[in-house]
Order: sequence, then structure tokens, then C-alpha cells
Amino acid sequence: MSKQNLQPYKGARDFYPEDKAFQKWMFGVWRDVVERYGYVEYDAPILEPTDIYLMKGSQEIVDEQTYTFEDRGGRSVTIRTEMTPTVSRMIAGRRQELAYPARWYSIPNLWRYERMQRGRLREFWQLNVDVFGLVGIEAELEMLQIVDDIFSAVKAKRSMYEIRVNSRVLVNTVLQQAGLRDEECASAIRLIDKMQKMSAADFAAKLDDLTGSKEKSKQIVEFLAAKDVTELDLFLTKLESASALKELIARAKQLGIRNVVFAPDLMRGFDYYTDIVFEVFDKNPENNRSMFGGGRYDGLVGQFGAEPVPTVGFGMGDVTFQNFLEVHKLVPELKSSVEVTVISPLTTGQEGIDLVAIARELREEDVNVAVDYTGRKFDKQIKAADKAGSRYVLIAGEDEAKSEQYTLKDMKTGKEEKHSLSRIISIVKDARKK
RNA sequence: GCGGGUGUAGUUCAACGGUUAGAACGUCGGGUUGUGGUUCCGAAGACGGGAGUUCGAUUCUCCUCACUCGCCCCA
Repeated sequence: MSKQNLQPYKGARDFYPEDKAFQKWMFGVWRDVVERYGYVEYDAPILEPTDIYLMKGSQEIVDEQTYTFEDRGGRSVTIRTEMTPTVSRMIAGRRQELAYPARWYSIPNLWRYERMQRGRLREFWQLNVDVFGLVGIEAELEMLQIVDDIFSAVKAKRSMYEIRVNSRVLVNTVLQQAGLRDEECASAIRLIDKMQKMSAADFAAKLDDLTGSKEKSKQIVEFLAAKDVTELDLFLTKLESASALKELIARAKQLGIRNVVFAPDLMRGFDYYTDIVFEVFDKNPENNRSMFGGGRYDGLVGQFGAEPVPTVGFGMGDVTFQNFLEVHKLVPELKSSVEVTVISPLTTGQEGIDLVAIARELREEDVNVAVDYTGRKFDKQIKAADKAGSRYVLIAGEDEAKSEQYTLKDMKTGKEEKHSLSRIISIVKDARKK
């Protein structure tokens, strides 16, 4: 038996009960918040025809970063790497019968074949929130509100993270204004996306290479230096995209979301986003990184041959979010779902005791009950119940069997009292509310 | 795909070119027969794999594998 046989597949995790408890808690927070905004849950198969990921024209991503294989019927299938194409497909399929705006969410597990590093595994879960059918910035604002509420639900302070926003339309306008052709714009967007990772001089040199003129570069650099939408020059300020962005930021701040900032260098990769994009950054020095983001992608549903449906959405991954919670010490202590463990020095049948019957009576009242059954020494039984996280221990021995008054030990306080089973049921239920 | 780091018990770590490779936590058992989270005693349990140098390698070298951090990429 070698060591590695005990490990889960590379980049994927086993969820031991304590891990699963954390996951359930985190998903619960996500669900509670988005459902409060009227979002409804959907899901889809974990496998998609490979074609769906080729629509963006990126053969390279499919070849290098997906789990793709041929099924027995010769069809090329890919394990889902993101939910956006899938949800767009689903919306396109029922576009005429849906009630708009349609607010949908999902928490799919996704697989990407990559080299791991902090915050990045091969299998992860991702909260996907999308609203279909809204053209105004209210949709974007709603996303920012949801993000803000999720962080507040886990007791994170706004000073711990930052929401950066930008507009792809605005960036494109700036690039075109600087006289760049379409393919040069695409290269410039890639370059700007990497700006934070290189020195200012390096960036300037590469930008000059691209534009072929210091004058053109200057316009772009000036735009990138803006800290606020109001700092943009007069021409840009008059653009619709600029005023939409300005309004979004202002309205977010009115709602108290003060950690929203304009980030002219924010690009969100090189994908289907069409207008406003946003990204959430952790401000903790130990984890100073982009956590997740989203934006408007009005064109994707239309790619399925349907009329385009305006869409805004975001996806947040479980791994990065967990890193955030850990770094900021926001992971709560989670209770076990075991409420009562029945322990006894006797086994069923001895001295008229019936452990099964006791447990059943409690279960009929929806109390979660585990029974030890081993009949081993008391300290072992109590220790095991404690380790399992049981809130109470119910001691059923000879005395109790005779009197039908059972000893209930509160594992938190260590106190114990004798009660009838019906009284025990109400005590346990009362404890849930705390 | 590229580069760095690390591989010793279940976990976190130690030591050493040479007798039985240590500890802590955890696990299991016990401290007289019905009380855990505090304490006392005891036990089980490890050098990732291969090759080389050497009288002798867990230690040095190389290869390999695994894990990990970063680059690329990031939907």
C-alpha cells in the first residue's frame, strides 16, 4: 500500500464531514443571499458537447485546459469548465417562454485541467448568478449589491476587499480614438490586462511598439491613469459608456458600497464580455489577488441562433472564497448535525433496555439521534460522542430503564439532568434556536 | 509547457555518513467495575521509489515520482 493511494485525484478534494459541513455552510450563505434577490436555482449535466466551448473560437483552451474525451458513440464531450455557455444554451432553448427579467443561479462543480497554485484546483465549485433581459445598469448594480451582501453575510468588512469596475465599450472607444485598428485593439487589451505584472517602463515600451506612435500611446496611458470617471477628458466624459459607468459607481456608493472603484486597466481576460466588467480583489497582503468577477455579455445567448438576450452575471469560486475567509479569519465554527447520542453500558435487550426504541421515539420528533450500541466503557462512549460533535448525550442504563427518566448530558456545559423522553425532545429542540 | 522549494509516524516537526531514527499532537489500552473536553502511566506507528559514491546512505550525487509555490493561462 503506497501513500498516494489514499489521496484524491490531483487537484480534486475529498470532503470529509468537517469539510462538507463548511461547504454546506458556504453554499447556504450563497443561496440565502441570491434567493433574497429573487434568483432561482438551475443545473445541467456535467458533460457538454465540446462544440459549446469552441464557439468562442478557442481551440487552444479546449486542447490544453479541459477534460475532453470521446464517448462510446464517437462524440467529443467535455466536462464543464464554466457555466456561462451552458446557461446561455438553456436560456436560448426557452427564450420565448421565459419570464424576463430571468434571474437564475447555480452552484456547479467545474473541471479545468490546469497546473495548480494557491486558490486554483482542478475541480472547484462556482456560484453563478445571471440576470437575463435587462439592458440598464440596474442589472450591474444588482450584481454589486449581491456581492456586497454575500461578503456582509460572512461578516467581512468592506475594507477587506475592493470591487473594481470598468467598461469594455469605454476602453474600445479610447483605443479606437487613439487610431488603433481592430486587431491592434485586441492586442492592446491583452497588454493592458497584464499591465500590473510589468514595470511602467516595460509597459510603455510595449505599448509604443503596438501603437507605433508616442502620441497614440499617450492618450491610452492617460486613460489608464484615471482614478475616477470624472478625471477622464471632456470627450470621454460625454460618452454614454462613461456616464453609465459613472452612474453605476455613484449609485453603488449611495447604497453604502463604498469599496467600488474605477479601474481602467481591468479587462477580465479576453472573452465574451461586451460592456461593464467588474472584479473583486482581496486587499489582504497575504492574499492580494483577484478573487472573482463578472460583467455584461449581451452576445452569448445570440450565438445559439436565438435573438440576443442582454445578460449580466458573475461567477465566484469556492476555493478563492475559502482562502479569503481563512486569511481574514472569518471561518465560523460549525456544529455537527448530530444532536443526541444514546449511550449505555448495556446492549439492547439487557435489563429491559431498548436503545432502538428510545432513538426511534426521538427521531419521530425530528431529533437527530445516533446510538452507540457497543456497550463499552462509559468514558469511551462519551469521548466518541464528543468527538463526533454530538450536542447531547442520553444515558440509558439500568436505573433509567426502570424509571423511564433518562439522564441527558449537555456536552457544552457538562451538566446533566434526568428527564422523560418527551421533556428531552423539547430541550433539544430549544437548543437549536441558540 | 517553464522555474523554485519540500519529501522522516495519521499530522506538525527534529536528529544523524555508523548500535534500538526522537518529540509533540492524534490514535489505541490502562489508572478497579456509570461520565468526555484537564491530568498520570503504557502501547502501536515513519526515512516516497530507483541507481550511484562509500566498508557502511535516512543523511552526499543523479534519476524518477509525489506534494507545494510561482510563471504561462485564467472562461
